[in-house]
This record gives sequence, structure tokens and C-alpha cells, in this order.
Amino acid sequence: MTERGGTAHDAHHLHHLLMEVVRTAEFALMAHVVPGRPLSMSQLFAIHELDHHDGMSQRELAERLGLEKSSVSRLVADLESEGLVARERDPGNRRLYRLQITAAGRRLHRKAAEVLHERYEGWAAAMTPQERDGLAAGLPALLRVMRAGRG
Amino acid sequence: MTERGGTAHDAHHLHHLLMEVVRTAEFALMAHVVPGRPLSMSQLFAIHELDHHDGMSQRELAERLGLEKSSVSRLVADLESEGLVARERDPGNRRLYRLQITAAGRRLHRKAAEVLHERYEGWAAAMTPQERDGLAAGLPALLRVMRAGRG
DNA sequence: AAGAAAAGTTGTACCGTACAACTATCCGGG
DNA sequence: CCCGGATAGTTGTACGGTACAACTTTTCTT
Repeated sequence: MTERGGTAHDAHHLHHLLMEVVRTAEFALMAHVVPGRPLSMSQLFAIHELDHHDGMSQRELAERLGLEKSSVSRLVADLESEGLVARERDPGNRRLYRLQITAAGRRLHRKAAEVLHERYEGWAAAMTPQERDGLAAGLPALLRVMRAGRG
Repeated sequence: MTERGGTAHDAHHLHHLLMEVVRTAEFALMAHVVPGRPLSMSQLFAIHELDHHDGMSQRELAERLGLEKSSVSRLVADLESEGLVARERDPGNRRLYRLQITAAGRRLHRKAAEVLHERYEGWAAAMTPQERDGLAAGLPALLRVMRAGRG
């Protein structure tokens, strides 16, 4: 790694940091989100989307989640079997489902959001204001540039 | 942004950001690291560790990677079968291996580091200095607090 | 020397995912 | 009106990455 200019060292440093974040964050974020109910990140995302956009089709959900339709088919089937979402065929187009979160699904989502909120607040409290501000500025930027790289 | 204990909004905001980062970063980081040779993140980590600490045992590697010894056993067996690492029993304690990266392993690591370095520099170039500095301060802090959360 | 501990291996299972082939429904041009 | 193609979803299957438990081999302790 030839050090030329200020960013070369940064690059090396941040490359390690990023890999560590990827390896650490999923667990730190997702572990024990809801006490008796293990939730995968995709499940949580799905519930979140469904709580915000009622009546989505599975195709649309798949797009939002970045998953294949078959994966979503099974994902939703799971959630349905636990009573977290309801699927009804669209009467005007019986090919597609109108997905609706149930009351139980909403409760779960609310609970998860609560837990995650508290978790984040614990983390935030353990950071300095500069660190928090740094993240608040840096993470969106990071997402922006990572996404720009590969459409 | 975070001053005055107004962390509630931040918490919500950053919770989403984090989840997005987790979902985005692995792909953005790991895709096409070495042209003809798909590498998992754990494999890359392993090669990195082995290039820095010669003669590690599998147990030690497992610790560093945060993986179970059986997973590492198979991981290393793979790398060995591709000629990227060599294992020899320690003559002074034949229970354990002394893992050594091979010349080919070193070349691969160097290549991967190069690609990732360029990739990061592309990202860095698309960020403002504040954003870069923010990440440089925020990511280590994030790791610190996420790790503190669990033993 | 006996038994516990340590390093690694193997069998098995699970989760999340993708891809391909399939069914069911709908739509538009002959 | 019907048929071919598009669209939504399902099912079969496979794979990568991981963990856990049971096992072997070697070493350490008493």
C-alpha cells in the first residue's frame, strides 16, 4: 500500500472498518429483537414495509426487499402462517395478492421498533456527539456512494 | 444534529441507515473482489489474517474470525485445496496446525486488497471531506459500542 | 497410568437465498 | 371469440455459510 496523500491511509483504515461493521452489525442489530420470536432481517424489513404500505403485492414487496419472488413467496407464507400478515387475492386481478399486515403483525413491528430504538439509544449514549454527528453525516453518504457504484 | 439530547429522531433515522448499510455493504464490498475467483468474506478475512500472522493454529484463526472451529476446519481445508494456505502439524504439539499462507495466497490477498482499495477510493472520492471524516470518527465508535453491547 | 483437556474432523441440520419450471390469471390482436 | 404472450405467484431443488454434537488424536495433570 503505497502511501500517497491523505486518502491512501484512510482507504486502508476504512476498508477494515467496513468489513468489521458488516460482520458485527447484523448480529448486534438483529439479536433478540423480539424476545420469544426470532426474526430475520428480511422478515423485519417485510413487516416494516407492510406496515407502511398496505395492499402491496408480493412482486412489489420483492422489489422493495431486493429479493427474488420465490423467496418472498415463502417469506410471506411464513408470516401468514404466524398470523402476522394476511393475503387476499385482488378481486380485480386475481393473479396478485393484496398483502395486509394484521393487528398482531403491527404489534410485533411496534415492539421490534421499540427494542431497536432503545438499542440504538444505548449505543448513541455511549458515543460522543462528534461520533454521532459523524455517523449521521457519513452513513448516508456511504450508502449513496455504495449504491452509485453498482446500480 | 445530535446536540441537546434530541436523540429520538436520530435513533429512528440511524436505525434505518444501519439496516440499509448491513444489507448493502456486503454486496458492495465483496462483489467481484478477484475477477475469476469468488471469495466469501470469511475466506478473505482468513487470508488477511494468515498473511499477517504466520503460523496460527486453526483455533486461533477461529477466534479471530468469530467462527466455530468446525467451520474453520472446512474453510481452511478449502483454502488448502486451492493452494492458498498450507497446513503442517506443529512438531512440538501435534494436535495443532501451523497455518501458513502460500505465495499464491499472498498474491490473491494482494490482488484483493488492491481491488478493495480502489473501490474504497472511488467511494471516498464521491464523498465530501466532512462525510469522510464523519465516517472515520463514527465507524470505529459504532463498532466499539456495538461490541460493548454483548460480552 | 488414568482421566481430563485441547485441537481438529466429520455428520448432520438449519437458514436464507436463487434459479428454473410450473400453474393460474389476465390482456390484446387476429 | 380465442389464442398466445405477459404477469403473479408456487414449488422443487440446490447451494453457501454456519452451528452443534460426537468423535479421534495428542498432550497435560495428578
